[in-house]
Amino acid sequence: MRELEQLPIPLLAWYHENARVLPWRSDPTPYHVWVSEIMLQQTRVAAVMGYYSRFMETLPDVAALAAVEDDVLMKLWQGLGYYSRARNLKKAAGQVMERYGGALPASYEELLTLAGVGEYTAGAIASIAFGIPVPAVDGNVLRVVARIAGDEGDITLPATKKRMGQALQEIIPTAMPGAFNQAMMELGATVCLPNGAPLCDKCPAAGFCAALAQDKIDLLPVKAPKKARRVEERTVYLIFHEGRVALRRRPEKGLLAGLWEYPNELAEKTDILEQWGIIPTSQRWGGTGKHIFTHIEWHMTARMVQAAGDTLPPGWVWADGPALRQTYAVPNAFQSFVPLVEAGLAGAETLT
DNA sequence: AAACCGGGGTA
DNA sequence: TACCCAGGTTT
Repeated sequence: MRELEQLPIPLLAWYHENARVLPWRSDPTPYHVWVSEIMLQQTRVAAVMGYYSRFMETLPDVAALAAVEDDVLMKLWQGLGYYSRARNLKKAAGQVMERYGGALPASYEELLTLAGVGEYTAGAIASIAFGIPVPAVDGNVLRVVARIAGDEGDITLPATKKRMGQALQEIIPTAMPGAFNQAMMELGATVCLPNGAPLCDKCPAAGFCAALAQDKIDLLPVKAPKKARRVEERTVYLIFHEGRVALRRRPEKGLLAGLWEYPNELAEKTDILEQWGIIPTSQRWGGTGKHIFTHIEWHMTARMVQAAGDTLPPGWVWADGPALRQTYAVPNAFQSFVPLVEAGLAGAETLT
């Protein structure tokens, strides 16, 4: 990957002129960098902005994070996705309190031992917050390296990732590794765009980019195709009683772990209300909703139910409007049913 | 190595 | 639609 040797100086010059102003860059303490990097995993900068600011207002330091109530934490994370990130963040905060007295370790290897911190995140924190010269190889960086070096290796393979990481380790400027890593990602996010739509005329590497020279921009990076999603037809039960709606907590492991949801089942299941011990005084079909996860697609149909009594299965709760907004973290998968819920909370007489 | 884990922006 | 995003953990 000879081309990479020419990269650092023009890249850093470009970054100096084009770095975006981001909340976590104004005061890059280890805690700020850590939290922002976890939020940014598989998540765009624009989506993280609001969450980051709110998070720091509520949990300004490691000690606060380690002590936060789970429900408060999940409410702060509601809608951001990949909720295990939040749970690992709190778990790691406990590890930092116990092992290091509340201060993140200035060591790539030690950062790597924290919950939710993998090779990329350890490299990002080490370089940005502590000035340690290690690469931070994310999806942007893999794309940039693949194109500049003209590397046709499958970037989904660990071997390719390792090779590119080693190449970066050899050229990373020891004086400013954090700026270099952020510049690589910034270039990938704003110029060396995916889907064959890069802005090569604005790229500081255009003069020595192998993919550009060989007209292979639209062929790189090479990436193995992903598996198809499966579709699930589900019935979502919006169960009301005296101005409140029924919620249940999802299992602690798996999809949307620990979040709250409107009770739902595969559409093929029948007599489910009976199994739950809920006696309807009235019910009707409501609207439909669709939600696409990475590997599953939910096709949902709402069932509006007025319950005769307030008895619910163990672990379920009745939530009024304020509790729904302030207390219970409900994933965006159910967002399309909010209007139906609002209507149900306001007046159940419409259910007949 | 492959599967699992959200949600949204963009072409 | 399909792709991809400042990836990590589990199997």
